[in-house]
Amino acid sequence: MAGRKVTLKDLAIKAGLSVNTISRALKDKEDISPATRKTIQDLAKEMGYVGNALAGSLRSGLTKTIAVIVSDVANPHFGIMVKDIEKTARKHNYTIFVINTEDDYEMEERAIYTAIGKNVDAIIICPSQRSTDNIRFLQKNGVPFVLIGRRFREEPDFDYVICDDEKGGYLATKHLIESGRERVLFLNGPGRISSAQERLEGYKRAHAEAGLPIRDELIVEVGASAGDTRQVVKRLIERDATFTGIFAFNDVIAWEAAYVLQKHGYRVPDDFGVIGFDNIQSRLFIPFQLSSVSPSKGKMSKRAVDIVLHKINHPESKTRFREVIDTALVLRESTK
Amino acid sequence: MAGRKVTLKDLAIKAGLSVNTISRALKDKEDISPATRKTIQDLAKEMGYVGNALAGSLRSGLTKTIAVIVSDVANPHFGIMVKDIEKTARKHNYTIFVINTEDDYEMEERAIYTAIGKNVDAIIICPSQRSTDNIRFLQKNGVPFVLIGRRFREEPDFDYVICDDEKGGYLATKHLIESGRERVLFLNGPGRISSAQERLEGYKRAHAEAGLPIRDELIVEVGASAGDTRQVVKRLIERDATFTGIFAFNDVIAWEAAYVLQKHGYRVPDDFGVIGFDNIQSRLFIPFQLSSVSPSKGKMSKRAVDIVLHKINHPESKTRFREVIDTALVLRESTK
DNA sequence: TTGTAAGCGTTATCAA
DNA sequence: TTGATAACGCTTACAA
Repeated sequence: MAGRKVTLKDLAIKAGLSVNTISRALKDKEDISPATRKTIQDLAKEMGYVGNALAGSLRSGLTKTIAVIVSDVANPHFGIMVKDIEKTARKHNYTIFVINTEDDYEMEERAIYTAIGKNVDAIIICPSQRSTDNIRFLQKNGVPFVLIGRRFREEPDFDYVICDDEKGGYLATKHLIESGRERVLFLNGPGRISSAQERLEGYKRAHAEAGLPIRDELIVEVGASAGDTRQVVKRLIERDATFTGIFAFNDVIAWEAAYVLQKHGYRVPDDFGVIGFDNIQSRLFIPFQLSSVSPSKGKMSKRAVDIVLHKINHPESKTRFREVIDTALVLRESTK
Repeated sequence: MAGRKVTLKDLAIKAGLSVNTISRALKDKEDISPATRKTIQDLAKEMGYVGNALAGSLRSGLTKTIAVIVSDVANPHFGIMVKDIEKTARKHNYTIFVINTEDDYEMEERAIYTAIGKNVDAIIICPSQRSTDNIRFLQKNGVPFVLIGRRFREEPDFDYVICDDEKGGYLATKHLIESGRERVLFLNGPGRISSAQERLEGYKRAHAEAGLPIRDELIVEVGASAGDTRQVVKRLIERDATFTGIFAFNDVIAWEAAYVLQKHGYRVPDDFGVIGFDNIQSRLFIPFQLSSVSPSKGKMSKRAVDIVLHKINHPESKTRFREVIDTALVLRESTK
């Protein structure tokens, strides 16, 4: 029933031909007689032969594999991106490894190590940004890579695809202010992350433009892990919230904030206007109409794959990829 | 800057030793002088050596890799399971490939082919169930595998881990009926899928128990793809809905149904009680309190990994794994 | 303690 | 048109 994997050698013995002949017949090479070819291909199908890509990879040095290293595929934002990446990669006959880091530095290190060890042809990574060492190590190893969603501004050599975080932060904050919510709570992500920094810059620009002061107590960092936001928001609203607008680093945080507000009897948008980031709702129809900044996840994912493919196929190319994809604000009920 | 990958040979030349000595020194084998070992390990670190797992795999026949084949990682249900699987696998030093099939049969075939070609040690698959051929092919190839979330009841040889779908369907329907919603619309998944069949059985049992007739027009299949549900629900409510309860095959469909209801000015739970399946809310705090059947995603994922690991480590074992994990109904606002 | 040789399954090269 | 041989990077068995 369950058998060993069939190899070229097995076919060769069965067919009374050399391993080499079998190989070329299956690869549809020119110099093989049509009859032999047919015999061999039929035999291969009959015996359920599936080539051992590993062995081929060992020779060619290419595995047709891309590693995707993200903090958490369970976050729909990453789930969607991973799906898009996989889809694009598959079109080019690439398979993807998915490794979660939970934004932990050591796990990121191991992820990179594993990916290199498995000889992936390239790596698409959303870096934890606790330091540049991991990425530098990647670079030293000569594995083509591109950062997605985050960048190191002081490292011009690390290629990236991000969205316009500053603009996103600006648009969201501006809208909240203009809709009469002058005090905007910013539930931001960890400060070491470039997208958090840049969204904050946008938040500040919107305040400056409106002639409003920045209130430090309204800028709060929440951990990326689910559950953390609940504590923070609960604490804030329990001691008389002075804010009426909330801008969250991402949709998951925004949902969680709205969840707590609901639990406490507040209504969105009547009591609090809420805007998220990632626009997950573009792909998942959730019955909570959350306004959100759309980062063009699809475009980012596709570009990331295109970039690493370019690097794989043009190892000598010195082209630098620093791409900032436009963002837009999508308004829904949560800020009506 | 960017260099070629460092091999054992490179280290050997640099150190003036044989490849073999380098290999054993790095593996901390006994028969090597402490001094040599230290020199070599330092050198390896300095040169950024990362072993080529591929080459080793070719010899050992093991890749420390598991393929996870699901319909769609962008569905948080699968996103969460993939995350859990990855986490458990990582603990045992396994890396996972993720391949999406979009429940398409040909894509599933290619996914399996790819996985086998890449010599994965095992496969965890949520089968599209359009036929058994793909899985049979898997079996013929001798790759350890386990089905997750779906099963072939007529194929006792295909091991699986599923949740108690019948019970889930029963509990959900029963609750809707008992809370005064005697006409329950069942937005079911494709009928070829075992979980859809079994949830339907539960739906019927609840009706039988309550002495209510089954109305065929209240059992509707919706495609798994996002957007499909919208059309269906829209059509149904536009021509005077006779139902007041909705039980959906999964949370994504339930959300989408609630989304449409909201758009049409209906309220949940006042006008319609809604129950989903998957209990995504246990991991993602969404400000729409959806009642849902909890399938213990975490347990299922963990068991799936344990099972394939068992199969990898005990190739001769004849143990059959047919696991049905208990389900529970989690009540929230959507059925208050 | 270290080195040599063979082999994992495939493909590229060259010879027959 | 086909076959023999070497090579990819590593590990295992055995010899030095």
